[in-house]
Amino acid sequence: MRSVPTTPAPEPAEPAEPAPAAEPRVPGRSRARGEQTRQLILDTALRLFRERGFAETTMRAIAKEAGVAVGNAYYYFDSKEHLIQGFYDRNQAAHAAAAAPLLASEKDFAARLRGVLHAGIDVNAPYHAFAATFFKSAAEPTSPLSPFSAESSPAREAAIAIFRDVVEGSSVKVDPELRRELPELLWLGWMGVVLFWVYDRSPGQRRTRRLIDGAVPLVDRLVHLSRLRVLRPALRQVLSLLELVKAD
Amino acid sequence: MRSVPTTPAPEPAEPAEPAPAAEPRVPGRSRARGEQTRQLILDTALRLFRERGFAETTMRAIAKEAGVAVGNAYYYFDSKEHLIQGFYDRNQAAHAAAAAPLLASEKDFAARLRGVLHAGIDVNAPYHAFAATFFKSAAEPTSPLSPFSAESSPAREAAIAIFRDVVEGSSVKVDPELRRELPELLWLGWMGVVLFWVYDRSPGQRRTRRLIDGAVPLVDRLVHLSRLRVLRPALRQVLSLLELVKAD
DNA sequence: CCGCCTTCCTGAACGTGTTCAACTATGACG
DNA sequence: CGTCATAGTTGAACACGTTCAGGAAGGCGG
Repeated sequence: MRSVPTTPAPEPAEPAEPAPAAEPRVPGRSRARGEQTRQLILDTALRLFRERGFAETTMRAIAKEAGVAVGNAYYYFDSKEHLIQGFYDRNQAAHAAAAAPLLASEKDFAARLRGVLHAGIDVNAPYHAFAATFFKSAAEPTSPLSPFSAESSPAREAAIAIFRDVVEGSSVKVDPELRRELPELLWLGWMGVVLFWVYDRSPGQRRTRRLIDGAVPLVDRLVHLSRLRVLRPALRQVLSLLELVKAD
Repeated sequence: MRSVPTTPAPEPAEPAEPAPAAEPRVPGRSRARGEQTRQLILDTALRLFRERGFAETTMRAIAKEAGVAVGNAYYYFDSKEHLIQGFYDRNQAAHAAAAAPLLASEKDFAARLRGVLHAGIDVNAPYHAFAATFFKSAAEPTSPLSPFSAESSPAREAAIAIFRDVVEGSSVKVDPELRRELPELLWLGWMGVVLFWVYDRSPGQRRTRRLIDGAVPLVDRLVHLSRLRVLRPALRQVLSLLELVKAD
């Protein structure tokens, strides 16, 4: 033990930390005492998921490895599946970061799209085995992990923003009405690629790479064709169907 | 009594059953003694799934309701999720049956497709709440319940057969190469509709109905456009991408 | 120093899906 | 009828995710 036990030390008793810096220090919720524990649990969980797989990692193992009680994990995370949301957010940020350099330099639409898609697969590649299992959770419509859920809304918006950048930062000429819908459509296509990737059991997931390389020129061609007069009605039909289906 | 007890009776000794009729009677696996139990368990399970939901129905409840031990259910079904395969098969057959009358009379491609899609939703409608949960299982790529798995291959082939009928029984004129691939493509589209339906929380799943009504004319138009010269290269591109992606 | 509140943390206990060694029924063979 | 193998059946036991009543920690007002 250190210092006097009889008097309340006037200093906040910060032992030897390198200054907590810009911590807002909310009255009710004081400093990030537990935030550290939260991160510890999350880090441990994601590491074990990667090492052993999702189903094979028990909550007891996570708690033991992190040096806390099993109930403590449930103080910070509602369920085992909620631990995945952390993975989700991290990879979303990593995807944006990985795509940034290309989006800053390249101007060609197809090249931008292709780069973003491959970057997304690159970022997720280490987690392919794990993703297949966790996808099970994300697929349930009622789950907060669903990419369409309200809880995922921030992550979804961030993802769509990448594709908005793909479109708006490019020199491509598109039908203006399509241009407005394109980012969301591309994101939906990206979800399809992810779905394919999750199911892709080929070595190194090369089928997914092929799919991207084959689909991008196709999308590029279709986007260019969108200004063709013969296809006007068909395009209108597609767009109005989108509206119809999104409503309610 | 009749005949000598010391000699093996020449007749096979069939007590008092009302003639088992055309039962093949395989040597190793004799009559369907346990097949009855199997059906009892499956019926009970599906009923409880419908009444209470999938997650809320415990294996113990199924066993108790069926009047058997819990272990007995596992003698016939590898897991709780495997009970779903039964649901899967039954609805597949119901879909084919529901679509049959229309496919026998209607000749117009769009009408045939539309009818088949709506029939599929009709058949599955009573199970919408339950399907959302069970979809979680089907989504896992490694699961035998996945529509792409080897175990689901018979059901998948049967489903594709419906769409082959849609194409071949219609008077539509299509690019011959596309015509060959069309059934599988339509099945894939149907999987997409099901995916949408599972996520559809609108009252009566009317958004799914709208999607079908909107998408069918679109597909019809695209199929007709497939013979247009300007679109030949694009079509070739789509088809070769399909080949590329299906390989390995 | 003393209560007192909130945040943080604990581990036993509950209900679940699943397994398994043991038991019973059934029919085939001599 | 006796014997034996196989199909069918049992329920206790296991490991898991999750819950919960309660305890510790750390500040805050007196």
